[in-house]
Amino acid sequence: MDEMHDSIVAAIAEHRLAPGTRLREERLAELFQVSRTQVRPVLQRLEHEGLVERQPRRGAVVATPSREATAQIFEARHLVEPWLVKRCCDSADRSGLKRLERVVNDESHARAAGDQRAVVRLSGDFHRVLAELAGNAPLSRLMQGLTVRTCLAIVANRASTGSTCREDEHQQIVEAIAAGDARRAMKLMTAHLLHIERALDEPGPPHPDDDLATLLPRPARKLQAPPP
Amino acid sequence: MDEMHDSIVAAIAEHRLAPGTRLREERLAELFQVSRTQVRPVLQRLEHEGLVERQPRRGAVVATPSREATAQIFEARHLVEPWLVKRCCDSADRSGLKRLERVVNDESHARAAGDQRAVVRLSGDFHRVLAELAGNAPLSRLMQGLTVRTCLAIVANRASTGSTCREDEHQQIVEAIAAGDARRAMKLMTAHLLHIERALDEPGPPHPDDDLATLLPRPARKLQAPPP
DNA sequence: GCGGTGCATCTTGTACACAGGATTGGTGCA
DNA sequence: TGCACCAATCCTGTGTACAAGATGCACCGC
Repeated sequence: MDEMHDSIVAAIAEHRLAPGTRLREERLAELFQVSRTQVRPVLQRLEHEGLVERQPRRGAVVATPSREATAQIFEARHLVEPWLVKRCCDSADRSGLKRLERVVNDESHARAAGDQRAVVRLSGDFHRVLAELAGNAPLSRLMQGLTVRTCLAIVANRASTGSTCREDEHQQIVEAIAAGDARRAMKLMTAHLLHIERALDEPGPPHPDDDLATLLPRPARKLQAPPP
Repeated sequence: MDEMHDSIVAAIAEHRLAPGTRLREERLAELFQVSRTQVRPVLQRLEHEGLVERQPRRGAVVATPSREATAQIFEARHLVEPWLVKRCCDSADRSGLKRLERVVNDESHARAAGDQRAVVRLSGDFHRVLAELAGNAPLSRLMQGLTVRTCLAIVANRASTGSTCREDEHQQIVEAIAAGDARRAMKLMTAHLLHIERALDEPGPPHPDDDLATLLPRPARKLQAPPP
């Protein structure tokens, strides 16, 4: 059931599924019109990817990266991503660059249109496509997990999504890659990661719907979109 | 069933389970005295770790890393492991160093005793402990997979295990870490990886039991030790 | 003798039912 | 009024049974 997996990952990447949300097997089963049997491997996979946490007899919840875990995620990204852009500079083909440019373009349009969900998803896609283009499967897999977990860390830290993704940094990185300027591309990537990380440390302004209903303990949010 | 997982991983790390070996669910179930239900998540996890390959309706076999995959594994290790030793240099505590030294010692003893299985297992343990000491969970996880897959690559390439692990390289790396000499430790690690990788390209001398029976297609090897 | 087809067997995929632990709500007692 | 205990319910863990696909073998035709 790859469809279910991708659907849940996308929901996390778009900040629709918040950290701490319970994922009940039967609920997922009926949502995706399958039996519980098919749900369990998906949850196991998500657990392995660090996206959900499971406790025996207590079910699965969307992971809430601790401060420590978040630091480690960024530590790993600081090591891997500059290397990825360097690889892309060395071996980027036309079609790969085109893919990157399209993602950056879409992101820019989404930003202009105010579609925040698309922005965060495409922002992550940028890093995932980059990892794919570098042509190293183990590192690409690692990055797939790290980027989505970064989304969780952002939400868990209540950072304003606006402040976490600067307008044109992705654009600049793509340009550096296209120019074959590895040094500059790596520097830009390192700076970009630092900006994201720093934004995490300074929680953004309270969100518009930041009221008691969201702050107080309450029954776990359902998978469906919350009522308007 | 962590026990089953660790047992299979250990068997792969010690070159007891060869690439291509079929892992039938029912067989594993009876070996570990559990039902198939418990076997399936373990196989799924092993698949996710890149240690077994599964095809729909065709079951699981121990993975056989392709030349391409092997290159990517080493590429990733070349990026990550020097960073790991650097981290260890910066933040190594007494107990961590002790752990490393014990592994190296055990490895040396096993080598002296001619216990090849223990040598390859401990040789891998060295890298895994190193990754753990660096204190980064995502990278440690990655290395856990990469080291065991390296074992598979060695067997798949029929490299002589003797030539893949030089006597005292681990020892020297530990000494450099103990001395806090990050530069030297990183250099040693890079050289060490190059040596392993190079040994892979030059297949070792034919193994003693390297006869038709092992070379020709035949029924998949059973999990139990082959009859003497 | 060789190749192809059909059958038997084996193995995985899936559903379902039941058991056991966890949580929640209610009730009774201090 | 507050706390503790108990019961009902919910949810996950696990085994088992059945279905469906793949493999291997044998038989038949050319």
